[in-house]
Amino acid sequence: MSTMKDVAKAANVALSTVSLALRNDPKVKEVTRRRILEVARELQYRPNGIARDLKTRRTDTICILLHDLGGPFYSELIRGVQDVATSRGYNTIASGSLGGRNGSAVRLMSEHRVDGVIVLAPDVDDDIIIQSAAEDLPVVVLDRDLTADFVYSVRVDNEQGGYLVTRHLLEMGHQRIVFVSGPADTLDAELRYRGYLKAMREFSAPESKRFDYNGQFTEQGGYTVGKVLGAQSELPDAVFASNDEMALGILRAFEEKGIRVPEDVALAGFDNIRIAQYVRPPLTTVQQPMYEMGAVAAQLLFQALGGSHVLESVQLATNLVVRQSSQRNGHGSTAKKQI
Amino acid sequence: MSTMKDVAKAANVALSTVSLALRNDPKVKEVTRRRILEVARELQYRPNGIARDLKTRRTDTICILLHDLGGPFYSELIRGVQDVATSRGYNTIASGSLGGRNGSAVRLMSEHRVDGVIVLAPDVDDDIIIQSAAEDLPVVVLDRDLTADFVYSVRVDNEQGGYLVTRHLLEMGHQRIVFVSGPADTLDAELRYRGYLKAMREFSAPESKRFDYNGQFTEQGGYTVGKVLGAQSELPDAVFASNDEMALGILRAFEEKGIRVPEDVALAGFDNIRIAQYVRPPLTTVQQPMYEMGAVAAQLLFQALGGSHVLESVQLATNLVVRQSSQRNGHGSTAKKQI
DNA sequence: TATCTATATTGAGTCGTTTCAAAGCAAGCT
DNA sequence: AGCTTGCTTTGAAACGACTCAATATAGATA
Repeated sequence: MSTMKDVAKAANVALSTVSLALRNDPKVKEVTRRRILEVARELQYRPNGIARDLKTRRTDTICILLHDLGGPFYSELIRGVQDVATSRGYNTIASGSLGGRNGSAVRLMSEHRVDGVIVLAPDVDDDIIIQSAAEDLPVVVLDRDLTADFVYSVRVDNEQGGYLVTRHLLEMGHQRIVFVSGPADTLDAELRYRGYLKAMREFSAPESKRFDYNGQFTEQGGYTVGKVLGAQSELPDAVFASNDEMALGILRAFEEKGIRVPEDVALAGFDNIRIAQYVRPPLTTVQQPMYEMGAVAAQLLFQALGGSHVLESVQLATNLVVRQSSQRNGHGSTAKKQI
Repeated sequence: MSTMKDVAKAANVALSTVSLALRNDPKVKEVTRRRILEVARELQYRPNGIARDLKTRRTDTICILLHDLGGPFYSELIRGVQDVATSRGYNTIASGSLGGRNGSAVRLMSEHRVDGVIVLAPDVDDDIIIQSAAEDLPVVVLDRDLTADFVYSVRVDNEQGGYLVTRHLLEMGHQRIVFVSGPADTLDAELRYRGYLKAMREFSAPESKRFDYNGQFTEQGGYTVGKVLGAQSELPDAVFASNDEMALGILRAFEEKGIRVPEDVALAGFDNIRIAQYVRPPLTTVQQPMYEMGAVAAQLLFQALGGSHVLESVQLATNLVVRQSSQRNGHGSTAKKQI
């Protein structure tokens, strides 16, 4: 692997001249530059980015830290981040958060391998984030309740979302609505529950019931819940699952049991994952502004990098997406918004 | 930001001692090490990974280059890569391929910021790959027909997959089967088509028809195709879409037109994306061994990194996944394999 | 001719680590 | 006292680029 030194030697110029020439500095005479470039090509010279990063003390790269690199849910979010980063001449890389204290997360965040980080990985400890964040490494956390120096947060108004869904179900004439929560301590689910309660109270709904399922926030978890609900003597009017994955599982369990949605029970989820529109019946849910979330996160990050004053936290609104699963009578949709 | 130098000064030892101590080298006396660690903690010392990488000439990181960081399809693949990489003590980062010659791709590949690359991004030019690959930067390409030094390839047997689906459709009694291809020059689709032809000939099927849709390989593209097919005077017995996304679109178009699947036309796709099992009717398709693909790719990469002899290319088999959309009579599934 | 300018080029230092030969040092032995 | 031996610690040289003050060159001006 040839270095600038090799090029310099071969071109009979000083190392520093090569450096200047390669970056098209006008101080270098045209003819010299051409010769240097020529030699560089011959020697198959490739700049060593690491050396550059070390010297310049910046990487022009931001990192988005995900729990699971493959999660389909993040697609739009990443696009939002990427678009903003690209427009600023930065690169975006993504990394999984697995590995705890000596995983990639720490490696990238605390070892200066990136200029900024956007964290969307519930499994990364607050500690690690607080410790890593610094003046030269701003961190934006998504969907997390955390305030610390150099940490900024972007959140979705989960409470509002929960409220929207519940109100919609109530307006559809459903009275007894069960809220299915996810794993015990998820803040998101808790907020969605609060929104649910608010709507229930507002409409003086007869009873509000919460179904705590302390397993996974997944389709499988939802399936278990659906089984239990379906086995009870009396079905509620509607079920509001705290995320779409669970709603999917519930739907499957109901289907197996011959319970019709929405004729026998209405069903709604949260997140508006892509499958929600393909499943039968299509699922009423709440759309999170994923792209916007990513874009806003990236913007905060760059403001912080630029040293300007940055909002500590931003909260984004959600959108109700009405589909068939929540209809009263089961036919047609009187969708407010179809996505 | 404090450095080793600062720590050394504060702890009254040489720089090199700090270096050794921090890496738990047994050469350093226990008491000294403890003191150094203590000081390091007080000064909030964080190692600078970039400096380390420069000196050690390795990053212990591999990169997986995707066209679109958010593509849901890659989930399992990435997991496969990650599992292998982690077990070898390597980190995995992902990057989007946008930006062409001065995008992240080049940055990471050619500037030594990673030790190896796995490329699953059709939009990255062969040139760039060939130029970047080197003894110290092996590259594994997925689903791409490319041979060059230090480039290894992992492919899925698309022809076999196409053959499996078509044979299945034929066995189900369907005779006139239309193959819907994607964008003109996609090698994958071409191979799937070859498999289709092979099966058609083998069964002496009356006619083989190819529907070339030169738009996108997407749901929207499929929808257009479905519209056209549905408008024709006579429907074929079955439609084999070269990927699931298109199949989804076709299904939607058929549904709008009142064409029943599979009663009026059978339908099959390719890829087994997650939605395929949720859509109605559930879609018969071909499962690509994504996890395995990722794992194999990573293994090749590490063999190359280890300097051992490496297979130039590996081809993996596919699995037929039979669901309702291809059934003859429309009820129940006599699934060979249900996933 | 001597002096000044503007333009090109250079050399040495720096970024924060790792590495390794060499030096210190205390204890054990002749 | 002198000499090994084994354990600790050290200093200096990398790694490959960027930076900047200083020098060299040539042309212009006095």
